[in-house]
Parts: sequence; C-alpha cells; structure tokens
Amino acid sequence: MLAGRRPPFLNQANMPELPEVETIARSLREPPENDAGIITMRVTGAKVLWEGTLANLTPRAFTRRIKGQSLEDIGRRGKFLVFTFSTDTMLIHLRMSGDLRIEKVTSPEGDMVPLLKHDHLALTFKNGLRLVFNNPRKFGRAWLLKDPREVLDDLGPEPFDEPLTAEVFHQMLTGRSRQLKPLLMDQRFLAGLGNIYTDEALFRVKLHPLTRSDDLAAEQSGMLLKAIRDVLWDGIRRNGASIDWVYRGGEFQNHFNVYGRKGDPCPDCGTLIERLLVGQRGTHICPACQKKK
DNA sequence: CACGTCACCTGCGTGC
DNA sequence: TGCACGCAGGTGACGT
Repeated sequence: MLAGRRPPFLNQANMPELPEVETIARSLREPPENDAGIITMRVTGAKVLWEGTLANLTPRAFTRRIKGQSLEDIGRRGKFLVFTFSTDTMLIHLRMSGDLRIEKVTSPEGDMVPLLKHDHLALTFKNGLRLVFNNPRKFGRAWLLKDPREVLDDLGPEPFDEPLTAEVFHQMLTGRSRQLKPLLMDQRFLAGLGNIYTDEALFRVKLHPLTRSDDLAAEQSGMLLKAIRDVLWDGIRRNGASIDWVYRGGEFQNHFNVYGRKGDPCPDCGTLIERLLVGQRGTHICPACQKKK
C-alpha cells in the first residue's frame, strides 16, 4: 500500500508512544466477542526467558510472587502498561520494540503452542490463555510492585488530564528554560509523548523544536496543549480503527505531516520538509512554517 | 539546572 | 551474492 512511503522501521517495529500503548491496553482488556480474556483470571505460571526483562526482581522471586494472583484490570499511565493484580501491580514498559499478545497455550489439536523468537516473559492463566511479552531489542522492562507509585510517581501529568489547563501548562513551560522538544519528550514533564507525536504536534502549532519553553506567550502554550491533545487523539483514533485482539496495525503513520517525510512538500506551504538533530533525535520540520525565533 | 553523549540491542536498508 | 555499516526507537547514567 503505502509501504514505499513510510520510514523503513515502521514496517517492522512498533513505536509505542501514548496512543500505541493505549491501543495495546485496550486490545488486551477487550477481547473480541465470544472470546474470553484474561481479566479476572488467576495466574497459574510464569516463565522468564530473559532475566534482564525484570526490573526489580529475580525470575524466581517474580514467579513465586505472581503465581496465584488474579488480574483485576489493565490500564495505562504514560507509556507504561499497568496490570493490576489482587495484591501486586505489574508494570510493563515496551520502550521501542516491545510487544504484548494474548494467545491460547494449546492449539485446537492439543499441541503446546511454541513461544517465538524474542519472547522474554510469559504468564499463563487459569483459562488456558497466556500473556506474552516479546522484546526483540531487550529494551523493554517489567516491574512487579506492591505499590506502582514507586515508579509512576516520577511521571508528569497525563496530557488529557482535566486539571492540566492551558494556564497550568503555560506555567509549567515558562517555569523551565529548555528547548521545547526535549522538554515535551521528558516524561517527568509530561507523560506520553515520544519522538513522532512531538514532531507532529510542533508542526501543527508552527513552533520550532528549539524554541525556549519560557519564550512562549500564554496563547501559544494553549495552542500547543491543544495540538498535543489533537495529535494524540488522532493517533488513538486511527489505531483503534484497525486493531483486533492480537493484530494491531494502526494506520496513523499514513497521516504524518512531517515525521519521516524529509524531502516531501509541506502539506501547508509546499516547502520541502527538513530533518535535523535535536538532542540526538531525528527531528522533522517545515523550515518555512516553523521558523526559529 | 540544562544539555550533550553514550550505552543498551536487534534487524533492516544501503552501498560497496 | 555477501557483508560491513548506519540507523531507528525510549530512557538512564554520566560528564561538562
């Protein structure tokens, strides 16, 4: 389809920012009709296939602790997936290449379904399903915690939180003196934005990624917050449109205005999109629309 | 405090 | 055809 148009890595990796993680949380939580899910189910076993997956426990301690607990809910905070069990909470961060899937442990013929390359953690549930964490680049991590706040308290506000008004956001921005893009991607400042959605949000408000955060007028801060919410919402909407239980090929990548589109004409003015480095990250702008002050 | 750099890791595309 | 190389994603540690 549009394969020739997208950056090469989009064909093989996920880029889990807030909308992708939200999409995964929903797909794990809401299995298709007539299929059981794993919510309310008890864990009957755990297999840790790569020790480094676990951020805070040994495989032995993890397995012993999670066995017998029931899964009560699956949610999201920032880019973390939050699995609430009866006594502990499991957090999973996919970083850049992680993936989660739910599948039956046994095939219809009665054979064990083999795990795949790069499957690093698998939880089996009482109803014959298992949750598998596939983690090719070994960047993703799982935590098992009595109190998830231990990790999640370091995160900034959720972009859609109601108390995050334009005024509050303006105070947050002008209370710092940092380059806009690295600040927006700082999870302690705001939780959920990554490289792609940040580029897209900045393009929508015509701000250069190197703009100083304390140079923004109140009105600009308000527009930036709206752009962030719009672009995240568009991402959620487009991923939500095409996923099912285990397959979740979103299609927001076909709607990028600047990300991965170096050399393409700006959709607003036709100037060719440029790629620059900001804080070591590939950054895409329209040099005409997004002028540096 | 802000910012730069590097390390982590694998697999894909590119260019020789 | 094979192969070395660059590069992408998110974050944390560390140096300036």
